[in-house]
Amino acid sequence: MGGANGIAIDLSLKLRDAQDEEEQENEQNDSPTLYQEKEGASSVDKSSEILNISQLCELQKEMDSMKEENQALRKEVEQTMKDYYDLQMKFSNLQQNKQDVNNDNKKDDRATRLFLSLNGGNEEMSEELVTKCLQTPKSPSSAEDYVGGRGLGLSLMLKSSTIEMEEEKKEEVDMVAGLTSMQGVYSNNKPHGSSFPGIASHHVPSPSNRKARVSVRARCESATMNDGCQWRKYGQKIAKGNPCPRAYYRCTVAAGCPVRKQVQRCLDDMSILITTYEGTHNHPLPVGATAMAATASAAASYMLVDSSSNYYPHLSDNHNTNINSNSSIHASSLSPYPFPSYNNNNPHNHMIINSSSFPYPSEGIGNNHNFITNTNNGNSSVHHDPLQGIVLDLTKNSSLQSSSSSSSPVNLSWMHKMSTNNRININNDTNKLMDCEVGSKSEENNKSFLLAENMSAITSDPKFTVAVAAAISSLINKESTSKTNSATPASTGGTSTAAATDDNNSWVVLESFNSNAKPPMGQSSP
DNA sequence: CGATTTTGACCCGCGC
DNA sequence: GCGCGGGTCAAAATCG
Repeated sequence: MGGANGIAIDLSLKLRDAQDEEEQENEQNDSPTLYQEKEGASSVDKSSEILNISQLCELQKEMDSMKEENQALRKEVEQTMKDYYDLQMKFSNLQQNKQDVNNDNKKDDRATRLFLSLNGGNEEMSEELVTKCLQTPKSPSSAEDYVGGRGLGLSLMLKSSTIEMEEEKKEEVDMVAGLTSMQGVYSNNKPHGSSFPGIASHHVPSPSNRKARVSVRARCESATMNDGCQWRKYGQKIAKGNPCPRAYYRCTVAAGCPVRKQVQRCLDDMSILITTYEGTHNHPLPVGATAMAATASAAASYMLVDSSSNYYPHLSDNHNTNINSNSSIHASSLSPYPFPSYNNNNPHNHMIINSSSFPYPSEGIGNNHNFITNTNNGNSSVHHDPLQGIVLDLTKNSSLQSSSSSSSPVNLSWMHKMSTNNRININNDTNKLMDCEVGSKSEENNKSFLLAENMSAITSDPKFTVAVAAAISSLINKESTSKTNSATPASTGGTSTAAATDDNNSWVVLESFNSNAKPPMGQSSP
């Protein structure tokens, strides 16, 4: 994964610069002039000597500050690398466990679970949440208590474990990813709801042949979102409960590609486009679809991996934790080539992205279910829908975008971590610069607002959503990619992403805006 | 003229 | 068994 590497490269350059300066300092110390001064050359007058000494002190201070910065950067790099390798190890363990389970008994009631957690709080809490979820799959109250009062953070966690599956007889791999806000009111009314809010323990009561889905919710003016793949529309229907027609597309990148997607406007908010992907690509993804996965996954991984530190515990108090965005991802679980989904032994893999605070029982596109857009709470962005698989929803608007007075600070440890060096720039295609600056300790309110605002800006950026999904899919398919010596083209551009996960029926497709696309469906269709 | 979209018909699963 | 609704097919229409 290039995220840590890339950052390491940047930092190494900086370190090198610092070292160079240090060497220059030493050279200056060894310079003839100074040497002469040390020798007490009588030819140098006192004024120049004082000047040199003052300069020396100045340089010495500068050097010290550089050293300190150097150390901070080194720590940052080390921590990043450590997190990266930890994640790698976790993922490796997961894969190993999965293989073991497959080899040992394919029919037992066990399931290896991969948790991709975009959840709040620190890593320790996240792991505990997962553990608690796995151990006590039916203790929602404890779970709610457990997450109560925590601030929002983002973390990406891979965790594997083998658990007894009480309700399902099929072996499956659940990928649980959640953008969880820790203070929202969880009211998952699903009969097989998660044991606790942050982690979805409910299993998709889907038929064995149902393919995993990933849905992306996005504010999009165009009829469809450009995800880099080619699609042909093969049908349109008026689904019950939503006057907006539902369009059916199939992938035409390669003949016989079974991947389908459904596109429908959200009933509650016509500006929201709900795209649901289903199936597995049988072909290499176009450059445009893989570019972002290749480039952004690293950054997203880095951004998401480490949330172990809670830098702003005070921010979580008495505040809702919102992720604010104009955009939304509606991911679907699916696993396209070049990631060898067909190699997986678990035909019923599906992904579960759950939100601890998604306040309403969400419903999928299909099967007479409609998504409910939570524009009031705005706490969660990702949840799992039993019928849709992953639902990444960043459409929530918050007061931040209309007014700063009632902004809800967020506890984004990862952002703060990124901001350790005061500034992180996230650059996108439009050269939009988002600076994550952290103010002084005495400006906590401003800091909170800045963080929330920055979070809003980041999550509003389609690149962010793409990057998140790309990171997830990239992590998921790392092993698969290496095994197949993936020919995923390394690309520099790309406005959208399609990335893959594993297994027969799992994949992740990422989408971003396409302002040049056709008019929105249901509004002014051609 | 080939590719794509439109749209009514058809198929199939599910619930009653 | 029947009706409903989601999903797909395929011929016609449209587009570039």
